[in-house]
Amino acid sequence: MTRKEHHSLPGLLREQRIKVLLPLAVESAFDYIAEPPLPLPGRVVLVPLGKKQRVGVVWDDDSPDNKSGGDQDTVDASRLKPIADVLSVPSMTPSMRRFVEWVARYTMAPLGSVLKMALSPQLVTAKAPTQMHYYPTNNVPDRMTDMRKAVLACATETPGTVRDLAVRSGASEGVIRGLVKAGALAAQAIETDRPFPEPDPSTPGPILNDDQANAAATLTSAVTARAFSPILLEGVTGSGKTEVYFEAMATALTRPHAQILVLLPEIALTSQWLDRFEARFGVRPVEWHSDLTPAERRRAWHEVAKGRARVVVGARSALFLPFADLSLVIVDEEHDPSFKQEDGVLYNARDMAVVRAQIEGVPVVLSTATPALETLLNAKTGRYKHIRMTARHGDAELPEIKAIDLRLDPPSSNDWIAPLLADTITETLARNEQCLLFLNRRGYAPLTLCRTCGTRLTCPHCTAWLVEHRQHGHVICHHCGFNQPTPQRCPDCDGEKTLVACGPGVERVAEEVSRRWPGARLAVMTSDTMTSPAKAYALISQIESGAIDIIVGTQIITKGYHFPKLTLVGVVDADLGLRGSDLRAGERTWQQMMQVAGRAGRAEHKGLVFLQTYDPGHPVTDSLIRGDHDAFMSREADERQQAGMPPFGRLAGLILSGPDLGAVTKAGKILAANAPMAKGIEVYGPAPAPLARLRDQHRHRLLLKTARNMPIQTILNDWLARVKLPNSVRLRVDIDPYSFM
DNA sequence: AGCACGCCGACT
DNA sequence: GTCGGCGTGCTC
Repeated sequence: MTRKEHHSLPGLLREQRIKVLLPLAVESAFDYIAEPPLPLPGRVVLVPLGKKQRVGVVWDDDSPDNKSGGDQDTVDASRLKPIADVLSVPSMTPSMRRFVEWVARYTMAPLGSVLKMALSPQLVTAKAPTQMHYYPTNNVPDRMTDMRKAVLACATETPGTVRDLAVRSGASEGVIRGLVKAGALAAQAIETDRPFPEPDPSTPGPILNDDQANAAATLTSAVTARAFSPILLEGVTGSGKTEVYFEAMATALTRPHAQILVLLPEIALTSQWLDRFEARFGVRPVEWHSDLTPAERRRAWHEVAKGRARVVVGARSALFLPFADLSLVIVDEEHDPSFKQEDGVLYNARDMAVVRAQIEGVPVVLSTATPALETLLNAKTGRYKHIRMTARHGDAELPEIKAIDLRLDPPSSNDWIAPLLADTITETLARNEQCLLFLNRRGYAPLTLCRTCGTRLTCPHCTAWLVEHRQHGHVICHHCGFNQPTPQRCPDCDGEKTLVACGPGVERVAEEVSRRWPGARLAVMTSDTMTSPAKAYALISQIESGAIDIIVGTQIITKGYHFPKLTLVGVVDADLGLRGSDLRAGERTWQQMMQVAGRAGRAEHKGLVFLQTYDPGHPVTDSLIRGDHDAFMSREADERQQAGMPPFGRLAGLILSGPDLGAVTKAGKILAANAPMAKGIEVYGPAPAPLARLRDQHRHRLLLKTARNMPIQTILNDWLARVKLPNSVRLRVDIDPYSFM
């Protein structure tokens, strides 16, 4: 006997199947039943799932170009549950749904996991703050006065709050409360999301030079055309890229309701950028980042969805905001590796921003002084329009870059600053100008070892050294966060005072600075000293005001800051980023050096940059010194092309991890044994990852490389469908990997 | 993401 | 003999 009839009486209720995608790690939408009028695709609904209710989005039928595997078997009707509610929040737009599908397919993440980035249940369900508005009930109060009449007249015209009605009618608030008590006015809760102030596009911008004016014209005409149009805006530091894209934003804003998304690298969302925006548009933009309070988040999300937030600036995750009328996307510092999300859904926000712009049919501007090789190739092949600005503001010259060969001119023992750099620092300080010492290494020393027994302090959970941070008196694992007070004795041989710090970190360089220039005012800028926007702001203001003479910092200083009095930069270890076998080591180092160099020098005084290196002949260092930037990139491109590496080929990383080394090794062998074999496909590994153990998980890696025109996701799907891995082993797929750790 | 089901250690 | 550890796998 079937129990199907139990559910529906066809013809009477006419329930129908609808698809609902839930923000969970599920591959596809679930089926529910709903009664007419059916909620349309995009509507946000509440549905029962197991014992609880969850929010989800009514999804379109799975597109016909569905994945292979044919798991089209529909869920039996008897298992379907009815939806619980249709929520009154803005629907997810068709382009947003297509975007979610596109990202899921590209990154090979579960569809629901991608939805989760676009629709957090807290955002949807959280209640807007409400205000009580009062309207007339038509109950005539027993006693009527002129004041009461005036209030009722106002309330009839437009209901309002007690205060509001009092102001408009001239009555005291007491009169209004009296009317409420008498039943002549009734209250209604009105959601009061204060709209964000509107940016004013009519304020004229600064006068643009020819380069800038041409660039701005190209951008604004793309905005006016209102069609997909990817544009690389390349301009040396100080060439005024921001002002140029502000012009495009101003044009976009002249159309009512048009919205703009600006993506910045994580830590570049600085007060300096916000100040510039405010100076131009009169108000702050809407910010979207991880340290908004829940109330701020809710307000921003809903205002974006209603189309009332006009300009949103944020890091990666702003890409998934529910814009009602997106009309322009800006990706600033497009080369920045922090656009690549390295946990959860692995995606590159810069690339996905281009995809989103394409789906929305709007222009996207990729702005940078140092374009990524992939972006340059896209420009070269004509996929992206390419604008170049070469002139620096007010005739300021680019700084001169020189190498200090540490083999010929080494610092004295226990120092890290070579004599030439030290002398130049002294001269710079004498001129009352600022110096920056750049070392991309947090803490005091990267390695601590026992000089008696040779033991190194290592993380108990990772294959990594513990880094001493004297600031806190701790040793810290930079990979898992493990930390403990700096040991006073060797943990192995128990020797006292035998532990020695090896190599420099910023703290150690800072120590040297205060020892050698005791009068100089010093600031250390790292993620450890800039733990909040307020602290960052305080440090930056000090530097801007000239209250600091020497800055020692990690890469945090390369992002979006601008210090007018800075004329000397010393890169303590220019070879640091070139060690290891990272695909982009050269490119990244080159970009980083260019960004650091860009901090130095203004109109009054040309900047000077010293690169301390043991290998001045290295192509990266050499091209920096010779100022031959195009040559470096074309050489890099040639090498990548020879090797079939991105952007001339595709890569996917496969990371196996698990607590049992044997199982992880075995999983690697299984994968390798089943690896795809065809022309244009290469598989490397398995091999232990450079970080062979992380948080007690053993990790092995494989790398799949295919020709550029091959569908790497399909190849991976076929491959992974052939294998059954030990179930204690987790496999993560990283399309277009940036990190090879 | 929850939440249940399920198979191995110290307890009333 | 049970209570409970969190590993595996559904949830329409």
